[in-house]
Amino acid sequence: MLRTHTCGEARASLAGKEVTLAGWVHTRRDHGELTFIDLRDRYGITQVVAHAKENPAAHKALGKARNEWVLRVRGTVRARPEGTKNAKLPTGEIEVAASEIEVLNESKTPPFYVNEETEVEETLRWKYRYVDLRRERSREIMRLRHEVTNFIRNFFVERGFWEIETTMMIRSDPTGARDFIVPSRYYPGKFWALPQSPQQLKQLLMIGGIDKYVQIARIFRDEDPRADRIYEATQLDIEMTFAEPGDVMDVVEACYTAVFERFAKKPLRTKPFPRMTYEEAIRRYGTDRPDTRFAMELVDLTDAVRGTGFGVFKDAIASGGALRAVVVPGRAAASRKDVDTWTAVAKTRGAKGLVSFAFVGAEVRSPVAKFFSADELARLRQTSGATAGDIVLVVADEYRVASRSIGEIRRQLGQELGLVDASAHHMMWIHRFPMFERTPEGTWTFSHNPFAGPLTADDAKLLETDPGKAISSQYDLVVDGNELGGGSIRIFNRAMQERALEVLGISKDEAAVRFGALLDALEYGAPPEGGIATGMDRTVMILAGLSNARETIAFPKTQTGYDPLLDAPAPVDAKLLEELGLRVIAKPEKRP
RNA sequence: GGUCCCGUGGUGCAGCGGCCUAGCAUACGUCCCUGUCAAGGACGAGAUCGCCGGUUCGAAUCCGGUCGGGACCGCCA
Repeated sequence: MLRTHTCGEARASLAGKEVTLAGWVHTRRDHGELTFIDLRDRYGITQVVAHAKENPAAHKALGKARNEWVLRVRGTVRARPEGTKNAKLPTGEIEVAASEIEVLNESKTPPFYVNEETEVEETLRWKYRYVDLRRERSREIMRLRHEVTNFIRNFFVERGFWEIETTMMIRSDPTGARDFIVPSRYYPGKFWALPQSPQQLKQLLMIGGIDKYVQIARIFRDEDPRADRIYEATQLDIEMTFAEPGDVMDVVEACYTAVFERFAKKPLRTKPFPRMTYEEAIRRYGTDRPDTRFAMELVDLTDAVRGTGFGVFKDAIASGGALRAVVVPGRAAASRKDVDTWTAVAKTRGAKGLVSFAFVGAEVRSPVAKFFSADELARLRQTSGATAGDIVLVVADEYRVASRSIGEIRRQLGQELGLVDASAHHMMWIHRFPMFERTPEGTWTFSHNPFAGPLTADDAKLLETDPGKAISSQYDLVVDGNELGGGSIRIFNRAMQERALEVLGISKDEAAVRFGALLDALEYGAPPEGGIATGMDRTVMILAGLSNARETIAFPKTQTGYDPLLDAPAPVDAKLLEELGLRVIAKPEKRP
């Protein structure tokens, strides 16, 4: 090695020893005849000093050096003179008196500060990510991610899970997200797809008798990225043979409890994780990933105003819908604009509108107050639990639409009004999901994935008779209102799998083409098995208290998938296209 | 596909019809300086305000378009 020690390990105990350090110039303080530099590497910062009279050559070299130059420094560790120690640095007791400076490399002036925590525009950071990674904040996120990943991998390996890498080039399937595809040279016009998850492969591993599998797997989804969603994500993927839902939940809960207790900045307030049914989550919070760090639970006003003459409510109730509401404390004075904003939020979740009732003293203020009797208004107030100064927001619609709309308003207001207890993490399980949900078009879609099995034998029977009532074995892991992941016990019987796909509108013949390998495998002694996948990017993001998953990966892309560092995507050589049997018909986007 | 926000020396911000010959901090360059640690001091260089067009006597500032970035909706089994 070009060094004997790192820049983070020199201590008073090394005083008098000669050391050689290598690193980057973090800052330089030039006093004329006396020059200091802070030399930085991954491990820390060490002050290097040179005096013109004691060591003219080293002093001259330090005077010439600039930020981010790469230096190799030979010198003697010595205690700093009394009164000049720096309590802010772990190495602040000592300094290295340089005897020899070797410039390993110079650096242009960096495009942004390495030694300051200023916000810098992301595109610039990603373009110069190799400079950005030298910044303490970025480095510590990388360290956290490394440690969390390593911890989780060891956790499962120690419990008998085998880490197995699955292929990254699989068969494309129109179910789910848009695939990233890879053209094939031997089969022109045919493509592999990058996996959206190793779901079918891990099931095949279980059928193969692997018993317990774990993989920190890359997954790819070509859908518009968001703050917490990236193109190429990493998931913790596990699968266990002969497992029941509780077995998977127990081992994952043990893992995540340990991870949060070891790596989170805030205490985990929920131990053991509460297990809440999907039905209860929707009823109390209007979402299947509730943020339980604050109350303000939803209320149901359907019965309170049953029989009302007010058209909107009357029609909703008559068609089997519900009145779902939330009491916003102390916001009776909310402006028309506030209500409009809340209405817009409700509409993003499918509501057709929103009705408000503000309670000012004994008075009720509402744009629709005239449609209600005093009795009805009193019942509405009593049922909601609103007190003077509160405003009640109501959505009347099909039960789930109304619940989700109000739930989203609750979520946003919880943050805006500072109701959220941000001093702790709340982790929980949501389970007993319905196997299928109605699409707006009236057909069925699956709530987890098409391979999730029914929870009980009775639910299996419902698959044949009344699929909408069948409860799935699915369980979702939720933290602070974020979905971290989900899993299920899988269907392990061909006929049942075919039936489940049929409910989704996929015929036997079509299923045989799209899921042939899995369906065939189910006929060769497939065992009951199940597992889970959780998002590693989101896990690290939450542990680090970040609002953006791009920060957690080494080389991020922009919202349009552009990679400013590698300038990708990029055109490919015409010869390669020819070999692959491809012709480009779209004009490539021009980039500056 | 849609909605909203942003784009001003290297970086981060201010300026939002004339007072801008574009301000501040920091970085950068030269010089001074023996104990600093965000060192200090002096001097200096550096931007036609993302781009195109329009309104106006006059545009960084107003309007339209466009490009780029971000947040969100759709989408994400």
